[in-house]
Amino acid sequence: HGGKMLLRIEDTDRERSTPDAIEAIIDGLKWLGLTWDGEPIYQFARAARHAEVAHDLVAKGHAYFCYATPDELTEMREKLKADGKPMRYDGRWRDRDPATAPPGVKPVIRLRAPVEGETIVEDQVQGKVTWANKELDDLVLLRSDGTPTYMLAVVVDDHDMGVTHIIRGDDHLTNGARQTQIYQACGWHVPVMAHIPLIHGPDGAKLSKRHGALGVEAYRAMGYLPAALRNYLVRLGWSHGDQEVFSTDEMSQLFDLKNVGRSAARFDFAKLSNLNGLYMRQAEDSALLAAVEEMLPYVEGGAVFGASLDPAGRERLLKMMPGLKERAKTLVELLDGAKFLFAKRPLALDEKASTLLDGDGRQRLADVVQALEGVSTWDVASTEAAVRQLSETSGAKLGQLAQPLRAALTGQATSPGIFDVLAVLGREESLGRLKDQLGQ
RNA sequence: GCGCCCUUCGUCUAUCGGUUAGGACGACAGCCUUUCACGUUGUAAAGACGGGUUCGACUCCCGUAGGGCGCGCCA
Repeated sequence: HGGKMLLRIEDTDRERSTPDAIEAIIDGLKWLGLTWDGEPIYQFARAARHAEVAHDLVAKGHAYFCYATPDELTEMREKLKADGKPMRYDGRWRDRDPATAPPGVKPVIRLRAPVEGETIVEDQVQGKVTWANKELDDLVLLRSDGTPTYMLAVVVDDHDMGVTHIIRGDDHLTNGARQTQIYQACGWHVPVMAHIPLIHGPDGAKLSKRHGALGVEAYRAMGYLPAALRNYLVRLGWSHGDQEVFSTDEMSQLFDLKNVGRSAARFDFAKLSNLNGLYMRQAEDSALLAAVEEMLPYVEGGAVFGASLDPAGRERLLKMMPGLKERAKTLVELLDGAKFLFAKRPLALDEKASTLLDGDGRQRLADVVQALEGVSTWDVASTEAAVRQLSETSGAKLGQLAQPLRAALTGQATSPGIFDVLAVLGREESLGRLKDQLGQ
């Protein structure tokens, strides 16, 4: 809608809202590249204003003091549940004279919600959704300690901040109705609402920590690029014809509520990885290097590289990047594929690499070393020419020469193009690694 | 239990009553090839079920089943 995005930290629950939790949210948004306008607003700082509105509603008869204790309410709910009745506050203080209040109990303030008629949310995604008012009970606006509940604080702040569009998960749809009642009690204009579908875990159940899908920082640690994650996420519940790939500018331009669906989506790591691979292949080598270095501290186990790369390692990684990036779907995979660049001589071979250097392979490697030693200019073209010539003169297929070479050079059976590897490693290191395996 | 919402290939989705139901990921097969990838070509794969309305329904209506969300002095 070309509007502003404001960031508000809803910290009215003083126990749960810790500095760490807030920092995680802000870091996560920044990393993801979802930036907001102006400074974050901390909701609890506005508690006095919220209390003022609550008391004003009491004065106008739209709210009332309720002296029921938490224990009393728990008992009430258990009884309602046991009787198979709807679990709603029964309004026991709605029309009772506060003069009859038990001594020593601090009251909460509850909304005097309408009991007849209906409350309607004209939702931009869900359509017109209607509740019979008798289904909605009198929610708490102000706690007994005088602090506001989320329900009150959100309405007051949205109103005071001039919020025009409320776009949130559809787990808030019922809250949309309850908040509409608060707006009406206050005599305020109700903002446009849009309740978008939720994202479920791969198994179809609600996305939760138990299903391995955590906060944004987890995706960072798994080696996903912010641009890829944004692209993946925007296509969950929203579409633009058959288009799958969107730049950030493009999605800002094209996104619309009209094309948001109403059913929940399952999170599919395979598709995220595919998109991430796409973005990695398109990325500048230097940008990828920067992304890898930025991710290093967040990777599990701190990786084998420590928290940072030394200048020489950084240079090798950068040179190898073209061959590395098209073989990885995440930065973690990329790093894994780059391990051989940082390995110390003599290299340890994995099982497949060992097999490649058995018998014939070992002999061919010796031939290859001899051919390479004759190369004067150590680059991709010259080393490749030397090995290809050897292939022709010896009758060995290129693969029969390249695979032992790869095994000795990288310790693995798979790697980027082997002549690229030779070039990046350089003459001295390459020949050293090869001779290590020949026992020379 | 009560209320609200949802239901097209395994997954994300297109379809504004008339299509051989399209695309993407994944899977499988071929090609390319020094490995693995990348790239490329192709194949399999869907309207939950039952009733209506209509000349005609994936599309509109009702019901059933399944799933989700909500029902806190949490947000």
